[in-house]
Amino acid sequence: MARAVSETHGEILAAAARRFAATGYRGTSLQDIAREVGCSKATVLYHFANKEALLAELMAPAIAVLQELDDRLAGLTGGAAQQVAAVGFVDLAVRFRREIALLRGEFPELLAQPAFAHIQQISERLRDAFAGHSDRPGARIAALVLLAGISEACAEFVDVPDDELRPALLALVRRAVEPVESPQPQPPTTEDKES
Amino acid sequence: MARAVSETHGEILAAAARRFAATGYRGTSLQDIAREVGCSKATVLYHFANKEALLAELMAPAIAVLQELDDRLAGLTGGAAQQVAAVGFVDLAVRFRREIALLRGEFPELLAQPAFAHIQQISERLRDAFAGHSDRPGARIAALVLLAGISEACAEFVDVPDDELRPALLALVRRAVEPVESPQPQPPTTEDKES
DNA sequence: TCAGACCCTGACCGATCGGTCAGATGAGGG
DNA sequence: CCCTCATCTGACCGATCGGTCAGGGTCTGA
Repeated sequence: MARAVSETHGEILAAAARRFAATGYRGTSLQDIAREVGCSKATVLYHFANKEALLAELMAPAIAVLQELDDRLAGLTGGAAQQVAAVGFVDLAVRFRREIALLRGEFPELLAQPAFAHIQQISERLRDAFAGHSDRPGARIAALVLLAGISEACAEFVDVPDDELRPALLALVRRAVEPVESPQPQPPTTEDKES
Repeated sequence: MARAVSETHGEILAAAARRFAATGYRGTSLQDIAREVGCSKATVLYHFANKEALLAELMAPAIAVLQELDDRLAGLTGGAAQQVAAVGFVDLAVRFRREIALLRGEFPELLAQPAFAHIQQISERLRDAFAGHSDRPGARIAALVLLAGISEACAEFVDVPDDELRPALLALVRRAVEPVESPQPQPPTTEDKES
C-alpha cells in the first residue's frame, strides 16, 4: 500500500538512464528499455505517457537546480556574475554528470522540444554570465568553450570521484576566464582587435 | 565531357552538408536530402553507396588533416607536443568547423562505426598530447574540456570570421593549459612566445 | 463474494527509415 | 539506324519506430 507507484516505475527510470547514457536518447528505443527492465514495451508506456515524459522525469532534478542557479544569477553583473556562474555551473555539472551524459550531444535537438524550451534561454543567460556580460568576442567564445567543455568532460569522467573532478574544473576555469572587473587595458595580445 | 561525374553528385553532397548541420546525421533522412536537391531518394543512392558513404566523403578532407596532425605529433612529448597539439587542433577546428558542426554531438555513436574506427585512437592521442602526456588528472581533465569545448565553439560560431575565432581560441588555450615541464628549448616556431 | 483499481501484456497501427530493383529516358557513337 | 551506357525514377521491401487498445491477471475493501 505504502507504494503508490509500483517499483517497476523506478526500474524503468533506471534502465532508461542507463540506455540513454549508452546510446543516446534517439538511439534508444522503448523496446530497448523494456528489454533491459524485463517487461513489455506497453508496460513502459503504461508508466510513462511517452518517451519524452521519461526523459523529462529523468532530467527534472538537474533542471530544477539549473533553474535555481539562473535565479541566483538574475541580479548579478560583471565579475560577480562570472564568479557565481563558474562555481555554480561546475557544481551542477559535477553533481548531475550522469544526467548530462545521457543527453550526450543531443542537446540542440532536444532543447527544440517545447518541454525544454526555457532551458535554451537559461543556458544563454548562463553563457553571458560566464563571459562577465562582456560583449568582447573573445570572452563570449571562451565562455562557450568552457561551458561545453565542462559538460562534455563531466559526461566523460562519470567514474572520477567528485572531489577530484570539481577542483580540477574550478582551477581550469579560474585560469581560463579573463576577469572582467579589471579596468586597466590588457597587455597587447594578438586578438586585441576591437569590434 | 570533362565532367566524369555529373554535377548532381556535388549538389547532393552540398545538400547533405546543409541538412546534417541543421538536424544532425541521424536526424536527416535520405528523403530530406533528396527533397533539398530536387531529385529522388533513389538518385541519392545511385551516386552514393549508402548514407554512411555520404558522410565519409563529406568528412574526408577534415579527417586527412587530422591524420596529418597525428603524424606530426607522433615523435613529440611534453611541452612540445602540447604546443603543436594546441595550435594544430585550433587550426583544424576553425578550418573545418562546418564539418565539425554537422557531427554535432553524434561523435560517440558515429565513431563506433567501423569506417571511423581509427579516429577514436587519434582523438585519444590528441588528448594525451594536449595534456602534455601528463597523467595528472587535472591535466587530462583540462585537455578534454578544451578539446570538446573548442569543437563545440567552432560548430556554434560558424559565422564568426576565421581571424577572429582562431586568436581567441589560441589565447584561451594558452591561458588554460598548465605548461608541463619543457624538456629542452625548442627552435622558435611561428608563435612561440609564452603568455 | 464481487466490483473495481491497479498492473501488465500481445497484437496491432501508421509512419518512416535505409536500401533494392526493373525499367524509362536521353545522349553519343558505330 | 540501333546499341550502349550513364542517369534517374517510382514502386517496393523488410525492419523498426513510438504509440494504442482490448483484455487478462491479481489484490483489496466493501
